[in-house]
Amino acid sequence: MDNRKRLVLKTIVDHYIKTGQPVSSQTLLEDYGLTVSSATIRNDMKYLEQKGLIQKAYSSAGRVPTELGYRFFVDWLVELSELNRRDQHAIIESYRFQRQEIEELLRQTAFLLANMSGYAGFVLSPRLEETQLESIVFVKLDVENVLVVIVSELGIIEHCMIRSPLSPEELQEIGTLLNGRLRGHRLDEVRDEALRFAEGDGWYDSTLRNAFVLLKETLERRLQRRLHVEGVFNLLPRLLGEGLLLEDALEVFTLLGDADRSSLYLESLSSPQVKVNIGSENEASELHPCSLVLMGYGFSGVLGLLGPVRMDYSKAFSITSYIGNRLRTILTLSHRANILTLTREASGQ
Amino acid sequence: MDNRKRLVLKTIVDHYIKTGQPVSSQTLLEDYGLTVSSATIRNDMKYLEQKGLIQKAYSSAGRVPTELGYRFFVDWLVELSELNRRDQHAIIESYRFQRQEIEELLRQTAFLLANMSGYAGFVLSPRLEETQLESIVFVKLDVENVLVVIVSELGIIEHCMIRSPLSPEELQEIGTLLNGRLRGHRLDEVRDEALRFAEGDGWYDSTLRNAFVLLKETLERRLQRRLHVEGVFNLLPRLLGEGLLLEDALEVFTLLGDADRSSLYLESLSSPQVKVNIGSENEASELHPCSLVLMGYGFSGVLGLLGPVRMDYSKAFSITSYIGNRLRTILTLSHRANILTLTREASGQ
DNA sequence: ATTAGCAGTCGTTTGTGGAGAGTGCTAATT
DNA sequence: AATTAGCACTCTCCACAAACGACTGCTAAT
Repeated sequence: MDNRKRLVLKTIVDHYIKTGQPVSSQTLLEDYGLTVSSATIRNDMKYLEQKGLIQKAYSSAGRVPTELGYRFFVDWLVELSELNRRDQHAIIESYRFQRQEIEELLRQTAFLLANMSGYAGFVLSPRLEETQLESIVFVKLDVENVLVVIVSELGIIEHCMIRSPLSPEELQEIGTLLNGRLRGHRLDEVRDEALRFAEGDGWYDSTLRNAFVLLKETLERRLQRRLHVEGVFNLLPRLLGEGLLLEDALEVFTLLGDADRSSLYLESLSSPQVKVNIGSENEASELHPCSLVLMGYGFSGVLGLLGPVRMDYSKAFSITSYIGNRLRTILTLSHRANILTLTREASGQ
Repeated sequence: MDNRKRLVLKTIVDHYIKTGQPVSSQTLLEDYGLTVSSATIRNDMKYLEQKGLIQKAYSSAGRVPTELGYRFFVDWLVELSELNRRDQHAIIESYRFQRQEIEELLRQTAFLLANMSGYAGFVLSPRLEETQLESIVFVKLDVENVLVVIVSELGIIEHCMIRSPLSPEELQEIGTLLNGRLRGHRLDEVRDEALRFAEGDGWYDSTLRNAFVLLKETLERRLQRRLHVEGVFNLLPRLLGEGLLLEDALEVFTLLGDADRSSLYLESLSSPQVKVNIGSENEASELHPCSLVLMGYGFSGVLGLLGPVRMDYSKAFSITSYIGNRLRTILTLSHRANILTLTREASGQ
């Protein structure tokens, strides 16, 4: 394919992404100053159509990119650029007052993705089962209630309440024992270990056994991956604007609401680089009217954007990439911080 | 207004709620077996129209209730009934595995409301500032992060991460001091007290003052009311089905997303009984295409349903009422309901 | 290889004419 | 005085047709 044909394709995609209107040879000439006649462009268009890169809705309509056309565009023609400074700054700013809680951090990241892009943003939480236990803390609240706090490598916490008559000293002892035994283990191992403790006989009184059951349950619940989605009301009008039926658009959101299914799917696409799935390249048939721009941010976590197939891929790439790297940095830093902490607080409860 | 006219109005509203089609005198006769002629019904309809209770879209169209008509219907004509046993059972079942965190409980309640009704369900969290402090716990997690756990009268655990260089020993000391001093006070008093201490000079050393600042910050953050909304994708197609523009429908969701504004509005409607706001009875203009069915469930919390004006008010009442009372019971039954539940769960399995 | 010119295609818009649903009115009936 | 039958009237909805216009593909010339 010669350069002019590539340029014609690129211009068609650019223009269609911008306006949503089928592109005619005339428009191409007028708006983009090509130095050939409209007839020549029409010939090129015919060639591109034969190659399956563009198509027309009917015989005398302007051209529209096919999914293959978008794919070619994304792979060879799109101009990648860094996110502009203002947006970069806004993102950094919005992370400034970030609290340490990871789910809150992820939720906010999804929010950022959505707001910066105008599409839907999502963040699939990291696989916590792959992270290591930092410590388990028992805190006596009053005569009968004990608070259990679980801290992972990522600084993530989970807590639950149990009733136990054990004294603070006994609790401390148990805490030391558990921490000595489980610290540094993967959280899924910790969960299994908790189950084993709960089922082992003779070692502990029934109250404590209950505590282990509870610990196991809490971990089990917490290890489920969570999918944070924001900006669905950005995406909806765009999908409807593409001529999608409301019914089918809602299917998209139903899928997003099914965290189990979506997680599994997104997980399979994880990669450190920004990737894109265009339309029916998505396995999930509900997503055929959509494109997915995503990247892994570490710890098997995935984030990205969900937009219509007619999506500003260039912008989507730069936003996803910038925010993804930002989040990766934040998580990695807290990771390091916690490892440092570990050595200094060996005696802590 | 004589009985037949009331019956005509009730039947029109019933039928319109069910079908969404304008109701003709013919239909009324055929489907509901009135014992008078269609001409008589037409006369009654004309009377009702003059009273502003029904209207027609154009001169030869069937009748449709006006908002005033719905209001009359709701106040005088609607048949109230208990929620059917199956739904009652489903609701009780779904609360069985309720978790310890109140926000989770509220979220699930909103979910229930939405799913049972087919509309959008919402739960505005209680005014925690009106509940009493049970205890405050500080747990040092690593060099800079401190977990603050606040246990209120409701047995609710609120947790929050803050940053502080204080040592575990200092934290423990401060915790003991604070608990002795503030336990039993309302949470807003606790917050104010904390602020006063933090700003007072000379009395305390900087460590203690820091603690008060931390406490105030945590409380301030946690006392913000939260609005849980579920089932927006139930509501959306219904609103569009009523002929609402997508744009205006999205306005509704934008309002719901603005927790501050919605909370304030919903709060003002709080009452122990089920109430309804029909269409433009809602102050918020975004909600003019919607009806709001709501009730207070205690502690100044509010929950309810948001549906189109053409809403099954009878069903909405029974669902809201049942779930609202259920939640009230759960929250007030014992002030440590959640702990008890978890313990039972843990030992039961 | 490119271009001008033109015929042909097809969606969009606009207009028209029933068919049908439902009302309001009038005069007759109970 | 309330109710009813009958009928004229109103307005929407649908189908069909005609005019319009945007854009292409093809052909012949450059």
